[in-house]
Amino acid sequence: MRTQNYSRKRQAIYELLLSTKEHPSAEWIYNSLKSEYPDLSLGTVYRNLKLLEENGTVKSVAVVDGRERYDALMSPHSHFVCSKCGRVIDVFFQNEISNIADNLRIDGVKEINSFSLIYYGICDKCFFNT
Amino acid sequence: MRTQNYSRKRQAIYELLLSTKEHPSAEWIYNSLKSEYPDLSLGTVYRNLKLLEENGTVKSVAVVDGRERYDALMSPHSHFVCSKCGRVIDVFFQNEISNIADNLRIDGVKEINSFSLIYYGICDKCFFNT
DNA sequence: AACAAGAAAGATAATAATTATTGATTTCTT
DNA sequence: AAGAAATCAATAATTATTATCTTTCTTGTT
Repeated sequence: MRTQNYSRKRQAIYELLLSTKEHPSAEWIYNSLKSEYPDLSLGTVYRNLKLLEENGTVKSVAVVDGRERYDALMSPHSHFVCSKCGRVIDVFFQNEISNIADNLRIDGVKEINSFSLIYYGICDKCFFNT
Repeated sequence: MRTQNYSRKRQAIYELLLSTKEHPSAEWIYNSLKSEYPDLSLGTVYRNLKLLEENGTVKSVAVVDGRERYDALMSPHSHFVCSKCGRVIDVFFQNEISNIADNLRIDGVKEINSFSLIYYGICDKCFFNT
């Protein structure tokens, strides 16, 4: 039985994810932690994000411009993605959809375990910065 | 002023997409058409999928295992993705969610133009093939 | 039917995000 | 403190997708 050892870098990655609403990409995390952990490598960020995701500690909530975006907020919620700047914003309105999903019967589908709802549009900042 | 010329390959790609419920990837399309069009190249498939998507003729409906999956069925609907085999299945139940999206106000969001709802779970085939 | 201009094609090289590998270092267990 | 196990950084490898470049089609016009 393999346990997971403690890792200072992993904790830093997780705490950064917890503390921000940026829904950052691996590279954003890497750049943000680089000053405090100069010997951090991008591979470590990728590896630990994957680990944390498998753990169920964090979630990949969207792929924006080909980059996976992560969130440590695990309470069920959706996301808005700005089509211009790629910003990801939390949307705390999902109960209705959860109810729908729970009662949904789809031909060819045995069970629904989760769903991902992403709204697309224009955020305030992009709208006023034309 | 640039017009779009007729292209036999592009038509074949589009018709294949129209005729199938596979929600295929670029490579699937490439392999499917290879026998009828031996000189087809993968780049052409990618190029035309992008063109058709910009046209509004087809849509990318999901990314499964890192591969973009396309659909020529443009009526508003959602999709189910099997977490085991990656199969993509149409879900024709979206009116309620559309209504919700239309009346949603999100802090920091100016306008919502579209949304993508993807259900995840296990399909019939994978469930019975354990 | 031939022609010319622009679009599309195939082939190949190039990108870019992510994953795997490896040898050195850190953390855990005892 | 010592051996075992996990992590780390650096680097190489993968993989999906995009760009480039030359040739081949399409199409409107003589």
